[in-house]
Amino acid sequence: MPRYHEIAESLRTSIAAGRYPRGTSLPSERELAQEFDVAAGTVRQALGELVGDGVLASRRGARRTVIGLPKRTGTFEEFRSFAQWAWSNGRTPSGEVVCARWCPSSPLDQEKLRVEPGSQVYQVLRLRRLDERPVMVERTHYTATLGQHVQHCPDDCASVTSWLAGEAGVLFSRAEHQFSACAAGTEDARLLGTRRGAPLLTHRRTSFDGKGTPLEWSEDRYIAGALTVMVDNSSSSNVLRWG
Amino acid sequence: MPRYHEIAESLRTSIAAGRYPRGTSLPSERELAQEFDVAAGTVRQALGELVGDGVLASRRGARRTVIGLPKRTGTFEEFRSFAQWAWSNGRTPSGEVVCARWCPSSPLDQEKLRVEPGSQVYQVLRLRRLDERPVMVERTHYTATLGQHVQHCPDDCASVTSWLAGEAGVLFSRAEHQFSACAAGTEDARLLGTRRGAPLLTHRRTSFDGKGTPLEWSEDRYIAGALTVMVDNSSSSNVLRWG
DNA sequence: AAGTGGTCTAGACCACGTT
DNA sequence: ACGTGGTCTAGACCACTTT
Repeated sequence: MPRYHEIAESLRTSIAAGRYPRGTSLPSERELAQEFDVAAGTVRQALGELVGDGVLASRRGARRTVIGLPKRTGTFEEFRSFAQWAWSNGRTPSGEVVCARWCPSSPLDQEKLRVEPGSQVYQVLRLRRLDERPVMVERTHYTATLGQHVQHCPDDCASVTSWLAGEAGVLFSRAEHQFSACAAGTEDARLLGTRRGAPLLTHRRTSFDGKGTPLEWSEDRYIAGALTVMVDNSSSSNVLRWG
Repeated sequence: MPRYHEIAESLRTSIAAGRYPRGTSLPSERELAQEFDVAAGTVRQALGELVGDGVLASRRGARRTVIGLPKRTGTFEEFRSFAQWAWSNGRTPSGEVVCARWCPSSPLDQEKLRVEPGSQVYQVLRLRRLDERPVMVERTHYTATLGQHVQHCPDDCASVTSWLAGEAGVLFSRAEHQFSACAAGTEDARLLGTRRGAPLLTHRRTSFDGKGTPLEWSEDRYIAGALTVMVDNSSSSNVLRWG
């Protein structure tokens, strides 16, 4: 564990303990460097981490200001995978495949997955539950390569992500997300147990591997209130959480 | 403009021009330092900026990989202010105050704005339009100090943010956002011209000054499709845009 | 005027990937 | 074995805030 991270953690603890209350100033870089017995650059890197997490604000010429108690920031996988999000919130995810099939790629598939016209994609419609209650309908389109693996995934698999990692060594490293609202269609309403036209939060998602190649894209529709997307935003940081 | 930012911009341009195609590797830090005639640390800072913006991926031991074409990432103010978002998207924002009044602070106000029980807050209900079309209902609660200024703001003011900056020198520096979905209430439906129960995207927002003091909080309700929140997320970066 | 963070330099050693 | 990025050091000068 790098020294600068230890220092950042130590400062987080001090802030949580009330040594540096919200709104007050931290000691200067030079003072902290003495206190921790490291070079100024190392303290600087620690402070950079805290600024990036939205814990501190930084203005040239003035000491750094304490913004607030450190909040738990979600990991990349918690933000991408329904099951990992649920587990990390102390809920029990489950799911079932409603429908799965191979189709010729649509123009939208070709754009999102960067595949050739005429290639096949594997479409899966899943109903997702939290503690047995239906909360989300997921329509995912996989590239042919990934579909080969996914089609052998058990229908009641709670986490396709974990299954893919274990079975095929597939690791996601980046994702693009879009959030909007829509009205429940007939199929959505039937699966989720809402009336047709009920408000849903839509989550469109494209996931990529380490080299930036798209592996899947999906449209998820959540019952209103089941998912809240949270962003802490300043000119120097964007912290994401969801609950 | 710092040198490291110039270097980052230059690399962005090179990537856009196809000199470093998506999926390929960038030259090493040392090579780039020679090319730009700066110290390695300066190149490092430039590359850090690009990694933070999701343009590059970085793994120890391997050269940095080009993830994708540089995307325009929204500024903090574009993300916080309806008018600035609209303008930066080439749209014309307008707005009108439907109702404004002083009220005793509710428990929710006291929590969000960190004010004492018994203090007053200034509530404003606005209808917001894009190119004359109603798209959003905004219910904002201002602290007493800020309310003193806002109550003199013209009713048809397009950007309260700009007005506050010019008139009272108020600058926002951080904001917390929450997104979810809800059904249009009677008042929402009347103002937005939708049916009651129509799906809306809700945006709850609390804005802070440079010292972390809350200045206002708001609940904005958008017609479905009028606003899309976009997040590009990996373990090393969270890029936000909205359209 | 003094202090602070922002930028930049010029080195060093190490863990890890690539070959 | 070698090259690469990650970490760390020890300085320097400047723009800006605070007093």
